[in-house]
Amino acid sequence: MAHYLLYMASMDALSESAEMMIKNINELASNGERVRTSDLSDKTELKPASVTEMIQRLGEIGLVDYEPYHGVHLTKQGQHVADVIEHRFNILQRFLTDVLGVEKEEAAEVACRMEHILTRDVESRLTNFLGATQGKSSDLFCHQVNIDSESDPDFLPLTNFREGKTGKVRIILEKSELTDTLEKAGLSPGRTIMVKKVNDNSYDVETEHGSLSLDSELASKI
Amino acid sequence: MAHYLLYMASMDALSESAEMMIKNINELASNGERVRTSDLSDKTELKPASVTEMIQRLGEIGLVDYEPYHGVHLTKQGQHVADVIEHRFNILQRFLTDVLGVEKEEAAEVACRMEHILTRDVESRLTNFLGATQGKSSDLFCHQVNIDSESDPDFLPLTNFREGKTGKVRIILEKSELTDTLEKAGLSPGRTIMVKKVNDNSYDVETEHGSLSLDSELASKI
DNA sequence: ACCCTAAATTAGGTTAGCCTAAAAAATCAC
DNA sequence: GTGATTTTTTAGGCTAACCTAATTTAGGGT
Repeated sequence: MAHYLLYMASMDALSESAEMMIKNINELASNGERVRTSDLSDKTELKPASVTEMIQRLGEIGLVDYEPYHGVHLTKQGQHVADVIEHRFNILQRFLTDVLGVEKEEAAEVACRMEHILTRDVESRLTNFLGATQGKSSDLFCHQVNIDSESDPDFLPLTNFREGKTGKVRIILEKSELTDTLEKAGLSPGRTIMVKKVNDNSYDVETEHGSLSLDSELASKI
Repeated sequence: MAHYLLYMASMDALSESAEMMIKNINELASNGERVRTSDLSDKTELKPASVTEMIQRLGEIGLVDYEPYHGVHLTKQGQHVADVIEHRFNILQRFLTDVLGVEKEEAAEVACRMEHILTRDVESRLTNFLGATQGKSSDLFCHQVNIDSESDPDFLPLTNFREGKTGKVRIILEKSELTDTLEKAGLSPGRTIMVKKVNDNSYDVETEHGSLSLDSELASKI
């Protein structure tokens, strides 16, 4: 019966708090020594009493070896959890920074929350995706302009603009050689432009520097 | 003072539970009528008493218009929250299914948890990414190996291994010329290797045939 | 109009995860 | 080795988010 309960306990999905504690124990245990309550308290920004409470619970379900007044270290089981979480964090952060171009700090925060949600399947697919994406592309998306919180209005491709309409360039989805050309003509993120004339297949656009004409394929990416 | 408290309350980040309730209210309110407690109870799989408790709280912070015994509907504020969540869910699910190839049901579950975590910035970048990805790629990733649910043990990049640790090579994510080189050194799928030394940016690895040193970028693919 | 049923709310209980303050144990200084 | 200091734990409290059981309300049938 005791065995059964133990088994059940280890089956339970861990809470985000519990997983975070394990992650932090792992990070502080780099030297192989037992991790002290106060260090965990500092790192997690929890009060020492809360740390004690959590590591006791983790001890009961066999994820850490806890000895009162003498810190903890991860058991084999706990180490496995830590490894999984670390891997999930790494791929999430890598996806966010390398593919989406998110700032490292924000990426870390978001990844740190999402790491507890990823399923095994999604994890492995994402890992694979990152492997496949390596090197190529992934800077296509880095012209990304930071959206200024709340109130972000319409955000449309140039092809949706009518004659006489003006707007700010938010993002250009095109390879770098072209982007350079466009940039010289005053067409880059943050610039204000005005659509002068719309023909069937060309858009005449007035920029801060002058005017130019784009074909519709290109225009749809702006 | 009352105004101040109201402001504070609406500033608070909503809990996952609260956001889920708003989402469900929105989904049940398609016809424009007020949503009844029992319908929410069915949909959320919470007991009616718990639903009442939550919608009262949402009423207090102005996200729903709640009249005891007569259901709720979203306020303008609440509708905005619902819209944001719905959008986040949609892009997450789309990313998971279309880009990663996750099964629709699992994608929905994961997206439903992650929607509460996404920041505005990540949301907009992901939206953009999905827009940019339209049509092309998406078969790049179909070499995908299907992980056989639960019971598959550790499966981690080499970068997650500590000194002295050993493991079996599962998959190498690198172009073929390099893979050949690695293969000659005893590094190929199925082989057992041991990590000898970890420096800042290099991993010394002992294989069945000898030893070699990898840079961290490469190591992360193993 | 009145009762009866179904729906909703209130009352009161539980647990996880935090907290503060008090007590206990370990460690350090000499 | 002993007392002072620091660290850790225990004790006791709080809130969000759930629950069950009891009560209240709304609305339909006659």
